[in-house]
Amino acid sequence: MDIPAKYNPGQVEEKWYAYWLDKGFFRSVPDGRQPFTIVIPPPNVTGVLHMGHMLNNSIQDILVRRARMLGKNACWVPGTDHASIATEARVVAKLKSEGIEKDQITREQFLEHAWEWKRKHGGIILEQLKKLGASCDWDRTKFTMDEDMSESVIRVFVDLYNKGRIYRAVRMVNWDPQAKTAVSDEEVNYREVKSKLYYVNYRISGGDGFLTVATTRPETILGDTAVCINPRDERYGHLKGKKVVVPLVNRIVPIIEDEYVDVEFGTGCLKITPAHDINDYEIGLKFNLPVIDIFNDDGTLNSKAEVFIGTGRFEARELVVKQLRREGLLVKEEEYINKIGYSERTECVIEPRLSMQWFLKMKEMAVPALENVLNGQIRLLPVKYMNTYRYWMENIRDWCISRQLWWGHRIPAYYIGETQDYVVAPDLNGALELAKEKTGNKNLSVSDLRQDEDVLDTWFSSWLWPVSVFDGIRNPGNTDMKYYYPTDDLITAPEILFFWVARMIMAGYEYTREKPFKCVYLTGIVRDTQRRKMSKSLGNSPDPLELIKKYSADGVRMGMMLCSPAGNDLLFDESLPEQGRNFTNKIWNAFRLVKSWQVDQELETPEASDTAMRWFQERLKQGIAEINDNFEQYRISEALMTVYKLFWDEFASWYLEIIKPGYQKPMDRHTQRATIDMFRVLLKLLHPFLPFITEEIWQLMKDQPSESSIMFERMPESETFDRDAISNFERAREIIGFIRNTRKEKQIPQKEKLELKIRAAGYDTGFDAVIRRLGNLSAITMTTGRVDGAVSLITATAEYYIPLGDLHDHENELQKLRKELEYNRGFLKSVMMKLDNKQFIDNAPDAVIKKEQRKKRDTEAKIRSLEERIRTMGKNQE
RNA sequence: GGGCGCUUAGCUCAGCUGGUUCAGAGCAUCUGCCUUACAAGCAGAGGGUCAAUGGUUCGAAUCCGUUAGCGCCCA
Repeated sequence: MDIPAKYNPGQVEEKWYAYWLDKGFFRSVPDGRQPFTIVIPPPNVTGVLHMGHMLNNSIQDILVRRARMLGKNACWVPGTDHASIATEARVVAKLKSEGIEKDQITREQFLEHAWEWKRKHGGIILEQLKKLGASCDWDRTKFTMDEDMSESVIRVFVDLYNKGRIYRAVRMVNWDPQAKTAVSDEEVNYREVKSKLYYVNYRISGGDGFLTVATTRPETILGDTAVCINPRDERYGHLKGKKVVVPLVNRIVPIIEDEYVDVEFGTGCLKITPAHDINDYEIGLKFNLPVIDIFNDDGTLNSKAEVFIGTGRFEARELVVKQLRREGLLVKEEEYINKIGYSERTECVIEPRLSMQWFLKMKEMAVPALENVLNGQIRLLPVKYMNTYRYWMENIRDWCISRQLWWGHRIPAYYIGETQDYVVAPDLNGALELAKEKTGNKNLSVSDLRQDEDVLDTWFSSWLWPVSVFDGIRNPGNTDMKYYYPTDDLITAPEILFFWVARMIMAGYEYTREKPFKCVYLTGIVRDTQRRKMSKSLGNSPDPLELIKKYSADGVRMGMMLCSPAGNDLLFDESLPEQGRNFTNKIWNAFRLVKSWQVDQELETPEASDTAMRWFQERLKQGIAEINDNFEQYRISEALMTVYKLFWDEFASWYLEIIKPGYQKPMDRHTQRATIDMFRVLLKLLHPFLPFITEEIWQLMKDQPSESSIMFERMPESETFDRDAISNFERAREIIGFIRNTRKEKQIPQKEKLELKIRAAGYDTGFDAVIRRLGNLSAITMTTGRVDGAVSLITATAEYYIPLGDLHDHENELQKLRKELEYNRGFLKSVMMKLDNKQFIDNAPDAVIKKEQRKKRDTEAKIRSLEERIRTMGKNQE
């Protein structure tokens, strides 16, 4: 078989993914094995794969594949969420491009378009995940608006309503005037913006003089219903109890006093607009002020504003300022930097606004959700997030669950006739029964009922995700629920710890009396090398599919994992997947080497190979133990680094170099077998990270064709290993390093054979064959006398010499030895300082003292050898 | 303004309950090599007052106090 020198992943990856799918290898059904379950954080159905998904899903796939290889029944449930605001915005935009306005069509027509859009574009992101190698059970793919999923959401709403947890209330909400809906606090991004602070004069009613108020939003003057001063502020003492005239609209409003006002800020005098500022609203409640809402849904002024009716907020601001200036009421303008909220979905400036919304009481549900994280029932990784989590949960506020949109789960509340009186039921018929009961009017019909126009917040469906994907809301205790739930790990971004993770925990305990998952692994955020978040508008996000094309899925997966310890931001640049690709190429070439060997059945195993095998077997065990330990602590990138070094540095650079036969020479049967076995173990360790190349090589290595996959092989388990075998090999490495350095320094080509002389008592010859091979030595000989014309390596237990003949530089060698001696004397001094210190001897643990004593002995021995060597070299000179 | 966290090599990070020659890893850099598995490579090398400062201790990157800078959450 002809195997190319460069690994070509394109075809390989496509081939094996198709094979896995075809064989149904990702499918999971309950059986006698231990389950391992992950539910995917459902990506937004409008979305395409971005770097965050790549990271997140790489981690999930690594955990799932590893679990599968640990013999567990691994189930990774994929799916998408319906993303009310984002999807609706997309569909509205699409319709607009076709000349259709949303308000010209009915809700039903709009939803038809939306579903059509979903059918067409909704699966893109899941298809992209397949390119990454995601081993999801695709038969279980869910969408938050699937019929069963929707039914679960509605049931939960009705249930919570019946429990008295859901209520309607007027609240100040974050209004997105573009999407024309309320958004949650978490969906508002605050950014510092240069704006202006306007100083405006309000005439004092029934008298002379003015009161100057500072505001960043002069247009809201039209909704002012008071002016507020601090009662301790002496400047305004004379104004207590008076009234002022609101500019432009000439409304007469009271001057009120409240500690809330910051005396230092602006003029120390605050205008109060209860309808358009959350703090003003609170003050309004306290002082019983009227509320004048001057805006329409879309942020234009309504008739209550009295002037500039119909103009937008920002235009109105300019008009108001102009008018104030004209009337001489504008005292001055100052540059001012303040924080302004923007909608995460539409990037539109958020307008605080009073509106009637549906709320869910959170206090009760927060109790078990907090308790079970604090007591470790649910692990949060990294643990630093526990603080944040606790803070949130202890200060939790009710959740505004209604959204003024069409795409989503419509709130199952039905108003009776033209009243605001309503009933809540899963469907219209149920509602009718309740309505009849409630009103006592047996003649009511479905036409007397109007369903609430709003839909539920998307999170109100995704908070059920780990339960509802197994149909646990509608059929509690069904087979899947019993088997897969609670799920094992949840992998997600810290940004949504509160509005998704915390809520899933609440829903989990509410509806299953159980945690939804055992461990939450919070990934970092993918940023560019300048620490900027990757975003479309910045254009700093690479296209993941292009990356895969360029560096292979394996390479990209590895690149994502390489430097992303949990919770730390990942500064992405293309050198990472490149490193991943280089590694796959290394694996490929190691395979090519092993594959190329011709086996000679008669050949005996060379001593060097035998030694190397015994060493690497132990080294492999050590690596396995480290990797397993890393996984237990969810140190996934460290596990990868461990296997990376194990393969590259230990296996390829050392082991293979020792055992590989000379050019076109055959290999003995035993070494070849053992090497392939060890290679296979390495492939298994690598498979969760690099599923494609490991499968390819695994299959190419098979003796006989069979319909299997490396993904079902058992992951090697930790076992005890021989530490001495490993540390002895380190000594051999040290000697080889000495030989290589000597060659380099003296420019002696590798092909030229050298001789090694050793002076030592009780020298272990176990690695001589290896040293001879890698050092290209003609001989290793023991000596008791002095060696002339040689460079030396002097250790505590032995002296190594390489005779150099003419190449030997006597002075240079002597200088090196003196330097070495000096260093060791200094080192001995520092050790002696400890050992001579009575308090150290009295206080330090025995083990530490013993170590210091050992250091002393070793260093003394080394110093003796060095001194002797220097002395004899000196004589030689004479 | 309040709370939490971070600061270790040029970059990204390990370093658990103080004690192995403890100052590490990967990448990057530099030097020498196209040595028939691999230049997507091989063999080597350099690089850090562990943010600053004071303390506890026989002993501090590690524990405590203060300061500075940065980040996150909340107001």
